[in-house]
Amino acid sequence: MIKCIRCNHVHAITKSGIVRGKQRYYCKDCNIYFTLPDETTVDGKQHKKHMTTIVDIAKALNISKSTVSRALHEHGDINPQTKAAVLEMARQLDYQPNLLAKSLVKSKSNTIGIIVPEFLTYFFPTIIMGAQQVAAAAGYNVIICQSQESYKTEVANANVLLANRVDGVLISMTRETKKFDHFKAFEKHGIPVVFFNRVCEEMHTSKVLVNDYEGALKAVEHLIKNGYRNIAHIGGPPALLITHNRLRGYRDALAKYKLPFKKELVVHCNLSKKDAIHCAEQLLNLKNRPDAVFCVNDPVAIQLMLVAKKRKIKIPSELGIVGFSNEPSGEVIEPALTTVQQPVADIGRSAAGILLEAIRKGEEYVPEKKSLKTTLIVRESSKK
Amino acid sequence: MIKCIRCNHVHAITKSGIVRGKQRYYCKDCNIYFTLPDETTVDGKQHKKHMTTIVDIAKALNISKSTVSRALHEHGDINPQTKAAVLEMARQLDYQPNLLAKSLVKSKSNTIGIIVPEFLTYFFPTIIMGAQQVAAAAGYNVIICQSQESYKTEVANANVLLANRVDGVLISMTRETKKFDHFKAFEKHGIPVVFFNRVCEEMHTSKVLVNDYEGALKAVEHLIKNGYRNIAHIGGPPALLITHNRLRGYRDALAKYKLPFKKELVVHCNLSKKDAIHCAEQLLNLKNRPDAVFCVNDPVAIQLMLVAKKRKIKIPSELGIVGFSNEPSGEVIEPALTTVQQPVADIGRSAAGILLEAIRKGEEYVPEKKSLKTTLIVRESSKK
DNA sequence: GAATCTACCGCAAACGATTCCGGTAGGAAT
DNA sequence: ATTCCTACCGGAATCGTTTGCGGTAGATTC
Repeated sequence: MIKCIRCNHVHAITKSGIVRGKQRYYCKDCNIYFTLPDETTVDGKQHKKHMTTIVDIAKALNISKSTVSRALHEHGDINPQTKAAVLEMARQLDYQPNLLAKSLVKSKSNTIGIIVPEFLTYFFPTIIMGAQQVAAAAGYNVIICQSQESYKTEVANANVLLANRVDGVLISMTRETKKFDHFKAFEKHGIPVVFFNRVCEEMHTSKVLVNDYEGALKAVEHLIKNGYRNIAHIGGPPALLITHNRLRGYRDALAKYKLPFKKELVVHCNLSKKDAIHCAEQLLNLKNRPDAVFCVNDPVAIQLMLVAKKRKIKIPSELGIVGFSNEPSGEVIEPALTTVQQPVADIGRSAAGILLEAIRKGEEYVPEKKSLKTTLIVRESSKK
Repeated sequence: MIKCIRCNHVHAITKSGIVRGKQRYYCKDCNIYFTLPDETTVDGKQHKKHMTTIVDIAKALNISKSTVSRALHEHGDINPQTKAAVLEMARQLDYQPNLLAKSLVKSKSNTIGIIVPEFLTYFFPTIIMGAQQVAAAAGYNVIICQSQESYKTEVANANVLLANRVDGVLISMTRETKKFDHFKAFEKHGIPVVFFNRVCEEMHTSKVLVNDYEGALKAVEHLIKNGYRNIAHIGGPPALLITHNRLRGYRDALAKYKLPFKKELVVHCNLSKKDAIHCAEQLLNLKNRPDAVFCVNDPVAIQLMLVAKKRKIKIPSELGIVGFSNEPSGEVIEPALTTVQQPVADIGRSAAGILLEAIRKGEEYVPEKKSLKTTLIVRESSKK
């Protein structure tokens, strides 16, 4: 017979529906509804590998968890002996603080997010490594997202970071990003953002980039000084700022030495291998073939070199080539590639440093724009 | 005059010490201690950019937060209209669930950790990319740690991941790791671990690696078939399993073709550029100079090639070279480097896949060992 | 027309920390 | 002998969720 869980009576019990598969009863005397507890769970020492919490420590020491928490941190209101005992017990029980809980109450996750377009070249991994180094040193974790050059995934990435309540975000945009609401969402919630490399001009946040203009200028100037006169340029996608800055450097270098700017000597490449080859062929097919090319980056320069070699064009005597970014391959190819070196890891370090600063300062932080210096590395491919 | 906060009386108040910089009072009538509230905070509309929570939605709709939570998920006990209203309001208020809170109550962080020794070559970034792809597809975040080939940082990394309550861990060990307590800590708490590439033989967990033995065998066999007879090997650090397996492949290939194994033709390299050059010189200085070298990886092979070129040794006629790992540089160097391709991204994908499976299955998961196939990529450096 | 069922909804207890403040010995000052 | 102070400790609220289960209106059944 069914007994009421309160009065233990047997009369006055009526059924009252089935809820979630279990029969429910109603006791008229107590005016209470109830279902019978599952008794069949025999024992079920499932126990779920328990991680020790401050409550465990508190119980073991017969003190309150507030005291444990105080002992575990810098806090005045704690007896040194108590503190020592807590520390010792924490060690014994192998206590690992639950950062999730801590983050929740402090509303600070000690995590920063990074959104990069890709992950394949050595460029972004190196930046991430740099950023991760300074973040780790400050006790921050890093969540990395790849937008895969897709606006939609970039938006999804931003939401993931938002949901994870990151304290700050490092972003290098997709080449197709034209709306920025997903970035502005960070600002709205007071989450600082630092752009690097592919920056968003519309947003009033900190930015870290290399001095592309100056790098390009130096590169082209170097070609001119080496006697090249009909210098072409394979640029990047028009949507990117680096494309404009490097192109500007190219133009200004020509202007500086009173060389004419010829429209047909500038082509734009979407940075894929296939398109790089296409651009290379386009230039080499010109009636008035260029005697040197400044490329927007090393992979493009290398493809150009391969195409030129296939056509038996002598490098550097008939064609000088300068790349940008100093990828490892450029060092081993023959002739070795002259290139503009960017302080890649420094970009990550700088960006992360600025971001941490912004997190620390909160409201009164003022965005800054940092421009890192480039270095021209002269190798064989540009010595006429 | 000071009034008691309870009875509002003025008499019967005595001072009772200073606590945290503020005067404390005691009311004898009420037997109560109190400090005066800070009144000076004028207004303080600091407000901290609030993120909307389910409580906000609940209030706006005048329902309980449990209902909101149910509406936001698959749950039977919810009126479709209520659900629609909640969803709409969530959209309006731009609700982003707080994953930290969710993780706390579910004791599941939806985050996996990755520990890699470094981050500079294209190898680990590519693996991470692969792992991150499948993790992201399953709604998991990734926390990446670099041990920098140091045992101590590796231990610290493990603690960070533990503290962040990751649901699972992907590990490629340091070359100096000889104790495994920090890994066993994961097991102790029921956190699954999958090793990849540099695996830990002592632990009974899943492992993903490429079939180094078979790759090496194929590589050396290829050299033999191309007419090389005095084949040397630059191996990796003895502590790594890949070193042994590749060496074993080398030996067995020789044995298969009844070629003698000569101890002096095997040297071990710690994989640094400097040591690679040193090893290369050591081999090329031998009286009985090898006519081919199978190298433990491409960077080493490339250094060897550069040293050989410097000595005007003709490749591949006088010296055949085969690398391992198919790095981009090997493709552009001249002569192009024959190498053993590993399915790098697949390592990451496989490892992450296995890990997610382990997380899903929990207790009843049985570790597996996965061996991925390699492919020999024949280029110029090995055609006598 | 009383008993039962269906379909919801809300309350409150977790999860594991931090932190404000009240409480209380025991000694020092008056 | 009161008062006051110092040095601690504990209680309870809070962070934003999830979830078990009790509560209830209205329809259905006998």
